[in-house]
Amino acid sequence: MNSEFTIAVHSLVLLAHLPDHMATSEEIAANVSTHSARIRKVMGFLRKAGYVSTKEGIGGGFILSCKPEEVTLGEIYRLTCQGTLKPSWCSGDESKPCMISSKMDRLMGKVFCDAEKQMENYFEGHTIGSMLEQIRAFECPQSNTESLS
Amino acid sequence: MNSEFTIAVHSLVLLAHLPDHMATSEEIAANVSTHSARIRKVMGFLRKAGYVSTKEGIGGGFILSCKPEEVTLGEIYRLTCQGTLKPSWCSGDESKPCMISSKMDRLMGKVFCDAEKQMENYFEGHTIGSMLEQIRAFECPQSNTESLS
DNA sequence: CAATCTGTAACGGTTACAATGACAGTAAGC
DNA sequence: GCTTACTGTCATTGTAACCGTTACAGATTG
Repeated sequence: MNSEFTIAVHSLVLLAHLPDHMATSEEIAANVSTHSARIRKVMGFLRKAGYVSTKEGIGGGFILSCKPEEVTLGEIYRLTCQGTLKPSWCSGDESKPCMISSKMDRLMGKVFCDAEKQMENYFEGHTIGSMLEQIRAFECPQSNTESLS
Repeated sequence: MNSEFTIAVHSLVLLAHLPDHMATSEEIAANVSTHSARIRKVMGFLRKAGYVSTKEGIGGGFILSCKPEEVTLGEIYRLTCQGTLKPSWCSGDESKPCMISSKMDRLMGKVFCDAEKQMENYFEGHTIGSMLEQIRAFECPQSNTESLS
């Protein structure tokens, strides 16, 4: 799996942690530990799906436009990674006369698709809000500092 | 996910379809559509785990040494891919004072681990035997030919 | 000892992914 | 209206994972 799912979740949790704060792509990138252009790309998906609002120009950035406890990780997974569980590499050869070789790829496609649905089902049980709660529940000696850096 | 899981499943289903037949890595590779050296590598894992027996030298090859209906895809997944669901890329930075940044990677690690377990749980519901049955159940006009090529 | 097979390591090409740079477009403040 | 500070997006480069392939030692048969 590529890491856009992780970046999207991290960014949303961060924004949920900073309500009413316009965070720039630079701020988010520093927090996530990646480049701001990557953040802007992922945030583009989240904007089109209505999870964040963006504002260009001075004082602009990103802000949450949804309720954290209503956004599940399943939605974010589908937005960023759906269909990527199955390897692109294909087993067998449909043109072969052998029953196994000619049908294995179709069968594995079904298996991977169903497995992915199971995983999505697990992700449905978690929300951006519950993720933030879990982070806050970790034992955190220095958690009172609200620095972004 | 890399494709060793797929190769292992395909090879085992093929061997289950050809009971009492010593299949060489060349034969299996032709059926799977890959190189024989890759087959030998994957079969090495399956041999060490006791799913197949191998024989070197003339007349050698691979043969199933388990009951197809007792081998689940979950076992094969753990053997070939366990732990690969989580991207190697890491979000955040443990050394940062920010609660979100410093704890996100640990949290995502747990999320991916649990998601993988869900997927494994799905794979547990399928066996090499049931996979073979599904292939045989496909509508197959030319399925009587038992050619390997 | 010759032929055929596994077991395993190494190398090279290709593809996917991440980091980065660049720049047009947009909005705010002066 | 000009400057500044942002987003949105594309192109390029570096890098790691993956797959195909070659090579060869070891084992077994005849």
